[in-house]
Amino acid sequence: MRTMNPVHESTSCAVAACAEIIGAKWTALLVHDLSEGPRRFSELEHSCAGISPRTLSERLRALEDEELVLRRSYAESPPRVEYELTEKGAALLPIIEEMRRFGHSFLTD
Amino acid sequence: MRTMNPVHESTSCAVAACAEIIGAKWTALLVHDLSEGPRRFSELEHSCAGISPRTLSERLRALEDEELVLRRSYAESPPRVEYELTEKGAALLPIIEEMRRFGHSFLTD
DNA sequence: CAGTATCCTCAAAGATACTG
DNA sequence: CAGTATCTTTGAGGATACTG
Repeated sequence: MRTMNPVHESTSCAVAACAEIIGAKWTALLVHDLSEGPRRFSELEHSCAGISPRTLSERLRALEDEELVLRRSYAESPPRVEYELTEKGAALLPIIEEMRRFGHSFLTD
Repeated sequence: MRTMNPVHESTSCAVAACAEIIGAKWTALLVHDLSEGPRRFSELEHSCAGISPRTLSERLRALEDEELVLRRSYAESPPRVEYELTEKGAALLPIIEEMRRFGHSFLTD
């Protein structure tokens, strides 16, 4: 019988925790977009074709709360806000890259 | 202005396609479990503590339909069924591994 | 531009009971 | 054991209109 050891337990936790973050709709795409540099709200709105402002806002705030994304606001007129990945957030990129790799071969096979 | 070129377009598609698969609840965990070898329905039910049989069944069938998991049924009594990753499914493992890595440091920081 | 405020829908997933 | 059948719920996310 396979016993449930602590190592396996924490491994599952780690995978589950990450899944909760990356699993939310649009998040992987968003992180991928931000990997190319700082982006404005409207730019993200366009690259994630179909996302509603409500959802985009919510997703960005969640990433901000988790300190994966930094919101930079400039006091200009018209207002300019830019979002960028933090170092912590950039740690997600190897996952995105593997997802891209998998997705590509999944779609082309 | 950043133009939307075909390369970026297909890249987004690839990430999105993968996100759709791996983003479903329990799926990442399931694939992770199956990476350790063939597993029976009841084993998966236990390692994914909290999953309902309805959901587990649905998730396995989806993975089967995508040819990421193979269902092997043995004509015994009591009936025995085992699920295992296909080669195509094993291609998801680098993602899971990166997720585990990220999740671990995310949780311990 | 960068969001918020509201309202609404629908599908994902849980709970539970049952069966070949 | 390995599921299916039902029923129900919740909340994620869409649509739209509005604002500092």
